[in-house]
Parts: sequence; C-alpha cells; structure tokens
Amino acid sequence: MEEKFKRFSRQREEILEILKGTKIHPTAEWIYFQAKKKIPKLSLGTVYRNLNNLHQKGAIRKLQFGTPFDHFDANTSSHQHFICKKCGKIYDLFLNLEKDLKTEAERKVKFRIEKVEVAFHGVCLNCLKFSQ
Amino acid sequence: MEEKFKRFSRQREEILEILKGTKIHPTAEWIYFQAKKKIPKLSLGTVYRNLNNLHQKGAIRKLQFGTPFDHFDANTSSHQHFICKKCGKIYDLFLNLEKDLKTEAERKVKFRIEKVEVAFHGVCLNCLKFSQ
DNA sequence: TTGAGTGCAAACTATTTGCAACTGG
DNA sequence: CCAGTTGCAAATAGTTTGCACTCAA
Repeated sequence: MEEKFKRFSRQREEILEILKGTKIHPTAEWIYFQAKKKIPKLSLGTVYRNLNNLHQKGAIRKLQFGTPFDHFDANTSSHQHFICKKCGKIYDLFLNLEKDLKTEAERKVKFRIEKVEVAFHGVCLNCLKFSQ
Repeated sequence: MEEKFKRFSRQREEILEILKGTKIHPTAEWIYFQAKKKIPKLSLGTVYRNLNNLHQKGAIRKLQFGTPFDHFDANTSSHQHFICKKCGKIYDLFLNLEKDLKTEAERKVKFRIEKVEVAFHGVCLNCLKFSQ
C-alpha cells in the first residue's frame, strides 16, 4: 500500500514509522525533530516533501483544524477528530454514523464522494475539570 | 446578533453584506475585490481584520478545505460542504444526520462539543459529466 | 550509471501587525 | 475628544522550491 514510491529512502521510512507510532496528529515540525534524532542531517524540506508524497499516495491523512499548522495522521481508516480549543489536543473518535452520512449525502447529490472529514470542536474533559 | 462590535464601520458592513450575498464561500481576496468596487480605498488588511472579527463573534464561519486559502461563509446555520477536487467549487449540503453525529459523539466522550464541521471531498456532477 | 531523493537556503505567499491618520459617537 | 478602525507597508511564518550533491537500484 505504501510502496508506490519509485525508490526506498531511509528518510521517508523513518517519517512514516514515527507517524505510525504516535496518536497526537503531529505537525511537520514535530515529526522533523523526532526523525532528526535518528537522522541528524535530515532537513525540514525533506519532511514536507515526503509527507506530501505520502499524502498523495493515500498512505497518510493531512488535517487542518483552523490552526496555522497542517497536522498528519497515519491512521487512514474511518474515524473523526475532536479538537480542544483550550489545550489544543486532538482526540480520535470512532463513530458509526460516518457511513450513514455518506449514504445520506449520496442520496441528495449525484456526486462522486471520495472522502468524508468530520471534526468536532469544543473543550475536552480534562480542560473542563481543571481550567474552569 | 452581528452587532457585538464597538462601533459601526462602513468597511465591515460592506464585507458582511458581500459575504451574505454570495454562496461561493469566497476567500478574503475575493471579498476584497468585490468590496473595493464600492470602497476604493479599502485595504486587504482591513478585510482580514474584519473577517477575523466577525468570525470570533460568531457572525460568520471560517473554512479550510486543504487549499492554501481560508474560505468564509455567512451562513452560520447547520450545514455541510462538498468540495470538488476538479473544479474547486464548494457546494452546500443540508443533511439531517449532523445532530445525530453530535449526539453519538457526546455519548462516547464527556467533552463539551460546540461545533461540528463536516466536509465531503470528491468530484461534482458537472465535472463527472464533462471532464471524464 | 542514472535519475529519484536529499540538504541547504532562498523564495513564496497567505495572513498578521505596527503605526500614524482617520472617524464615529 | 478619544478609543475603535483604517490604509499602508513591512513583518511573520508555514510551506515550497531550485540546485548541486548523494545514493539506491
């Protein structure tokens, strides 16, 4: 699935491994600093190039939550996100209604729907408890 | 509802009117060029400042669709978007499942959910017909 | 050998911001 | 008046890109 690239590269391998090993939906820069621990000469441009490459190939998801940063997610299976406006943390949700949403949309319009993005915004339990 | 500002300004009024009068979910620049027809001295910075202001007050929605541009929408009632990856056009959808989605999410996590964003990506009917 | 991939730095560009001037109440 | 708002231009900052070099196949 993720071997649609022309060639192997240690940088790309490492970037994908790091992304698969976290659930925090990191930014390019976070991935860059993690990967730099193992590949000290790594450059940020390479991280961006590979993330875009992986995204185009469908190996990862690229997410925007209204912050100035793009976030990345190696979990490409159907799930949703909750973004806490206090702490900025991004949580995964696994709701069953997503496919119904697609079905309902397809009943209303004759478009070819390829992707559904669902994002919830609000305040997470932790922030509700402690910062208010 | 939209009069939570400290003072009246012709620029902000015009920006909001233009946004209310379109369904294309325009960018700041598009609004800028439209408004400039009536207020020639208008600057792009003012457009951004007012759009952010209106957004913070809840008078408009700010949308990101994976393009480098922010899009704006004066329709703040519950609805979803479909973005065509061929022509870039943004369509409104009005699905009934959105509140169920919120309910299902609230059953799973004890977060305070304030906003739900649903975006579909794919190819619209027009592009399906004509460009393949 | 060769062209895909990299590191580096400069370029790009959407958006934000500082500041002096303006203006609405 | 005087604080909110503007126009202008410069700054910011996340991302992209050109180029010479490296390295996988």
